[in-house]
Amino acid sequence: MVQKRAAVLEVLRSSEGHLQADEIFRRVKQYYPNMVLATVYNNLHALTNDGYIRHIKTATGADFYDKTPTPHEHALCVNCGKLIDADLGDLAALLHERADVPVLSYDLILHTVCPDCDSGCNENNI
Amino acid sequence: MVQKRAAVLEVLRSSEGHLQADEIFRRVKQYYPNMVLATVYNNLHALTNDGYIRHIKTATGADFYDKTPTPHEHALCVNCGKLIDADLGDLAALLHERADVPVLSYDLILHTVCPDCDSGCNENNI
DNA sequence: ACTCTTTTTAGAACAATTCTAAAAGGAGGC
DNA sequence: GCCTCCTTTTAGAATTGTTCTAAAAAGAGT
Repeated sequence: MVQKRAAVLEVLRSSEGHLQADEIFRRVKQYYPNMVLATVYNNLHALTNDGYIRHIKTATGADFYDKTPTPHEHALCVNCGKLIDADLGDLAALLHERADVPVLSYDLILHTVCPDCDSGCNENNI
Repeated sequence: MVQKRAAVLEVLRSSEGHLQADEIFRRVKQYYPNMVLATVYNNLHALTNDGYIRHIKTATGADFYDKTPTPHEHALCVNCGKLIDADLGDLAALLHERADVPVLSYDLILHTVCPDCDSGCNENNI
């Protein structure tokens, strides 16, 4: 494992777990100031391919990277834009079972109000 | 309802049901050659707001518009890129029930091989 | 040291969508 | 028939996150 790839992985692992490429870039840049965004993308793709992390595409075009590669669902906070984990049990099995088409995989993003925003919801008039 | 808006809706209604903006543009342009893509987007937004159609965002950035506004799920064919309807029963209820976060709404796209591609799958070495 | 492959860089390119400001169109009142 | 107001349309630029390209740099193995 190459230095900068390791740095990208380390930044992600030491984070809350769901970062966007530009945020990872910002953080890795503190250790490697001459780092470039393309390198972050290169390494994120490589790490995703190798199964170290997971790439979560959202419909808004702002993709997230997840330090936890094992399958689980996600929810996007409509207030703060943060991506959090969501527990839906073994949804994959259920989708396979119920769907009237073969399910190779799926993209699911719930829209929610995260606990942080919910507790402070008066501030933002939700 | 204004002429061009009606034309956009009519093109969508007379289609298989899941078109992308540029395809709608191409089709409407046959009747209104001076039509512009921005107008298609304007009208698609208006029609979506008014509940005539549904806007389906995909993670690939290629959004679809659905002539059927009532809730149902979708599957994207990994071979031909077509979006088809998928029946999963009342998934919304299930997600609300199972999720450990409040579910305001959700984006779900299954990945599948559509019947057309499945029947001709040898041609494309799937 | 030499070669081969991988990684990194810099910056351009991309693609779908959105924005902006101006022009055109249409409806209703007078 | 004209005026005013509001909506729709146009043209084209801007946006945004991501991907591509070609060249430079770095590493590994011999």
